[in-house]
Amino acid sequence: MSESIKRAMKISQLAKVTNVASKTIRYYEDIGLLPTAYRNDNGYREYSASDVERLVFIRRCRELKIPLEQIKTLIAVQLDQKSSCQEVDTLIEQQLDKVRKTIAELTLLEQTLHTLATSCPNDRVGDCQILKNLQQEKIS
Amino acid sequence: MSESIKRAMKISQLAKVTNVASKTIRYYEDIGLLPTAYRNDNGYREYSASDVERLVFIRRCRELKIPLEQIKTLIAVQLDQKSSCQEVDTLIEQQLDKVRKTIAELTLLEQTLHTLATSCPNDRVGDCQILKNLQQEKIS
DNA sequence: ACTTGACCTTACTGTTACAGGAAGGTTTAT
DNA sequence: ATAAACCTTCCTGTAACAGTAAGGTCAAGT
Repeated sequence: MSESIKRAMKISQLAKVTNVASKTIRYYEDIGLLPTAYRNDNGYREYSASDVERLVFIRRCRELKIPLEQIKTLIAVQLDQKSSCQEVDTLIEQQLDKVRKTIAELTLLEQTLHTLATSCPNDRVGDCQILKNLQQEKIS
Repeated sequence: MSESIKRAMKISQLAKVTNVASKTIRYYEDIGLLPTAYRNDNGYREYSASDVERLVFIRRCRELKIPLEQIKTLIAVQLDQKSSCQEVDTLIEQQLDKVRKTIAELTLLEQTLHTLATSCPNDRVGDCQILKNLQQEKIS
């Protein structure tokens, strides 16, 4: 009775231990990211330890901004013991590339916005250098 | 006759000179970012030089990732000659802040992904360190 | 006159990863 | 008995468009 091993828990329990909203858990089941949950007599979903593991895995992937579709792939690879983890490598590399590209883009953007933000010493809209700059094709 | 000043142009012309898709132009009109276009006899939209200016302004703002709702605000300020450009300043500053925060987040993400990407020397999924790491609450 | 191709129109669907809310059933505590 | 706190499904909304369908228009060529 004093055991902390939960053999079955309801959705809000799972939500709490994994830090994923109940709403999101149902959504993941809808799109097939989580297996169809077992239902008890009253129709409530019931979860076990393996669901916790799976969901923590998904949450970690989401923290890394890995799209749900790719998480599906990762789970499939994971379940297929005879597959190589080359696919996992590649996927993570691609994700890293994407993040780096986005950082590069945003860094340029930051420059432009900074230039823009410091370009207007005026007070009246008619003279606003920011607005004038935005009217040009490129910011000089 | 040899004047290059277009008094009227159709949507695909406007699209070409501003580098904004026709589809997008119609969408902007739908949501009230562009004024309701004048229609000629056959029901086609007709545009003039001021529409070009407006649309270039919007496109520049979008390049800076300013949300459409905020672009609406900028245009309103712009049209109200008695307003101060303080609001413009603030908006650009906020946008800059947002970009900087995103860069900071993505830089952390990059670190984590890099650590993860280089963590697995194995070939078989069963031993894959990446997958094991993703199963943990935090990556060590 | 007729057809072909390049335009134009509206309207509906799909994208991503959920969040909010309605309407109703169940369980638990007082 | 009743109220709080759960659970369920289903529908809508988000941001900023892109794709597609179904149909009208216009200019050029045969």
